[in-house]
Amino acid sequence: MGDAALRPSTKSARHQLIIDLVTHREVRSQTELAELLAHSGVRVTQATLSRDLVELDAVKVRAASGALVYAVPAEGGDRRPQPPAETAASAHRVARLCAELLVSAEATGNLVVLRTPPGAAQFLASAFDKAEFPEVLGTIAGDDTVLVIGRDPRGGDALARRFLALAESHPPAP
Amino acid sequence: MGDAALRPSTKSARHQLIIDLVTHREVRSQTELAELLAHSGVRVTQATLSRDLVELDAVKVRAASGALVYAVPAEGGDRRPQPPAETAASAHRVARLCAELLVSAEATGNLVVLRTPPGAAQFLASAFDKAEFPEVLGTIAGDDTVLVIGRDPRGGDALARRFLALAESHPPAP
DNA sequence: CGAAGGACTGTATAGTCATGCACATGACCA
DNA sequence: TGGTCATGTGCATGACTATACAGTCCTTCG
Repeated sequence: MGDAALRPSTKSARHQLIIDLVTHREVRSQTELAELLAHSGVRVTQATLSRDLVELDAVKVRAASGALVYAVPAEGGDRRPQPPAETAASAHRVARLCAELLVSAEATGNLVVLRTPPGAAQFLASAFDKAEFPEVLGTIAGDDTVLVIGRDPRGGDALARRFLALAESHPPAP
Repeated sequence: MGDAALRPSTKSARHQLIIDLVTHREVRSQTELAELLAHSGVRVTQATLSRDLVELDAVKVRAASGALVYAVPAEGGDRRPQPPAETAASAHRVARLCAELLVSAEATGNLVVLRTPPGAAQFLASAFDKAEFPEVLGTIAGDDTVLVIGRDPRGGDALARRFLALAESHPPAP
């Protein structure tokens, strides 16, 4: 199919062709783009394409394959949020859960604020409750934050350090 | 200055830190990212970051300078990836949301309890998180209640007043 | 136990991209 | 005419990214 339209050898014609190419195919590199252009009778080097893509405000987005491919600001990649849902684990493995879900720990007074990946706070807090630490009065969880209320008015700092130690005592695993 | 929270050396924690960094700064390369992480006490190689960024679905978008910088797609929502955002915008957003959703604010010690219409607490808390008030350690939301934990052990009252002022600074949204 | 399997990471390297430099062309002007 | 810019390009190379491979450290299972 000889579908190659006649094109002037101008920069803007080349730009338009680049836009066509990246919106219809998954172009992963400038070298690949140069080959596609050559196939349309436009011969330029990778260096020129590097400059062209800057002028076109081109970006690299994730294709379905996971590879970074070029796109121009009319196009977009596919969105795909991935909540870190977890399978069940036995209650006595809080340490392993910490390793997986504990992002940071900070304390004030008798309180410890734990950060987790989005959506994981309830899960982590539930594990804490089941573990029944004697020095913990209770926990409250939001979306990515767990509040641990300590029994000792000044024990927050120690608790925070202990939780971090728990996380580090085990490597993260499913 | 020294606002770095204690972090375990886990992959999840590193991922969260990466997200923080790329959303606040213009990170142009994985090497640069490695240096920023090292500054936070996290030491990994470029190769590991390459893998991390794939898992995070990170993309490279044009910053104002024209350079390609890293960005991660917003969690849950399907917004298009954006260059590092300005927090002024999110502060404005918080004010507008407060006007719409904040029913009452009460404080004890460093804690502030906000009441919202049923079901709105998570939403409001999420906005607070994005606004990143430096004097706020974190937020926890239930169904119609948001708990804001302040950094200053006695700053709860001031925070509560500030939130109420925010709500009144904006008329109820259209 | 010990073997098998999986998750995670560093090393080394191949693949990819950005850019300093040089050169060519054309517009403009004294 | 000749000089000076501005623009556009290729070449060469340094900077950056992805990946094959191997090693470590767990967990699981016979």
